[in-house]
Amino acid sequence: MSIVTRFAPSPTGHLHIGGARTAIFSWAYARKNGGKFVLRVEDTDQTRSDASMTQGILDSMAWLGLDYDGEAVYQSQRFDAHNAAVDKMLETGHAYYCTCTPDEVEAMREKARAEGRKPKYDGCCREKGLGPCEGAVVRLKAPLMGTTVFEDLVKGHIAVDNAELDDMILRRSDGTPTYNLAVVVDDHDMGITHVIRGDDHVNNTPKQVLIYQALGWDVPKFAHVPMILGPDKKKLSKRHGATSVMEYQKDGYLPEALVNYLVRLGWSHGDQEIFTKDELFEVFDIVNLGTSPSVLSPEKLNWLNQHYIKESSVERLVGLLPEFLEEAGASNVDTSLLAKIIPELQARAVTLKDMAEKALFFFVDAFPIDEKPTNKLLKQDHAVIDERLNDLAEIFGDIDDFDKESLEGAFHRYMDKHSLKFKDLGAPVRLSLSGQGGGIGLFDMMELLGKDKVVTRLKGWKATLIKE
RNA sequence: GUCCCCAUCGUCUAGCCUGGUCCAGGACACCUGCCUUUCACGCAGGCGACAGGGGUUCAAAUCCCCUUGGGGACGCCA
Repeated sequence: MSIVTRFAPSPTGHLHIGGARTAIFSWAYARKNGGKFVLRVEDTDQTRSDASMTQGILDSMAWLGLDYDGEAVYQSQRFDAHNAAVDKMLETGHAYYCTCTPDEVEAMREKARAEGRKPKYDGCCREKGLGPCEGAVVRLKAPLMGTTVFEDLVKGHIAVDNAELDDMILRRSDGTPTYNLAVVVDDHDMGITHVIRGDDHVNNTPKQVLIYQALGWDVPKFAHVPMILGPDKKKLSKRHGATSVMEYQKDGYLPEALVNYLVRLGWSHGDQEIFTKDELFEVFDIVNLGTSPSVLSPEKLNWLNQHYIKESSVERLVGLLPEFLEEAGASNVDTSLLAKIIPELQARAVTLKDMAEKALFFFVDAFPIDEKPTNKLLKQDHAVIDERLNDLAEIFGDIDDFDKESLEGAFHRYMDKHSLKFKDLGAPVRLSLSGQGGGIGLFDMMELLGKDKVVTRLKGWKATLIKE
């Protein structure tokens, strides 16, 4: 049997990392088994969906590299198929018209709740034999007794008493299909064999199984992936910081780092932490999905991101970084200079944004100053610092071959002559040139900065380091 | 409230199905040391968990039950 999986986002918001993760699982599972991975946009809620959101989701998937097979299916264009299924159930007696108003149904739910039962529609119109009329909905005539069961590929055997289930609405009074109906019809028509989705759909599954049965269709296999929780162990939401794929992109994460992080969240393959796309397609399997919810760890994502930054080619980073440098305040970035800086920063930056901030002083003269090391330095006698930095400015100004060997030689001669330790001289030089307490090799930095900037910044150290 | 699900280091997890090789392995974070002109990287160590209680068994992280804790769902949303 050829496997077909799907990702079915509703365009009511950005692509969430939870959604992205189930998409990754579905994608990897299909690829690993030589099957197909298809995309269906669930845009049936006209009031909450719009085209820009759909485009955002498509963009995020493209950025992550989640390629789907064939054309995207839009659920809003499949109303005819949905309605045909409802009509079929009406004909076979598996569905009926109901004229209860929303208020009346709400009252039934209140009553059930008050009696300690699960809130649900009480089946008022079930046996009335009503025909189509203004304001009527179509409900599923669900079995009153028995149990609905399914074998979840992640959770195993799940059974729910039919008494817990509702005669759910299949078609609204305005003639549009409801979610559970549309999902079943679409998954069936699209030939989906494995429905991989979030845990929040476990409770929908028995309802959907009932629809499959009413329609006489084969039920696909289900795999419900545990949720992603915020650090407070609550369902992930905006207040947990970055939750949309787009935000991670803006924050300077590499797509392969996010994919690698997300795929390892709730899934594992022995002790392996790093997975290339090809390795995933080699080893991914649903049986290795975990059963309990997982908490997001920004630190681990950072570690992976740094790993992938180290692995990246300089050319690639040269292409990506200008955007972040400009965001940080630079303009007209010299890419040939950038190409020389990047190798020095790959092991020192966690994100592209971080790298841009660390490189900014090469491109602008008004760069930010690290408070802590600066304050420490300024506790020393300013006159002494001034004398030394001006001496060095003179000495460096006279160097014709402004390369790191010459600079290092001159620096050490001055250091020895005045019996100074490296850090005594290195710290003020570094701070006045870069505003940072650490970073790339001091002499590499000076060579890359060039004589003019080095001399100017050494002489102007007071203006840059002393505030107010 | 009702139903469904879950429970190994702070976090992600291996092990659980097919009990003994586990006084529980790996990774992130944290700490120490080494390397080093700084900061990183890298390397070597360290800290750190089977939620609790009952069973079953010669033997339980692994099987069963209860308790507790956590998550999700109960819409003419998806």
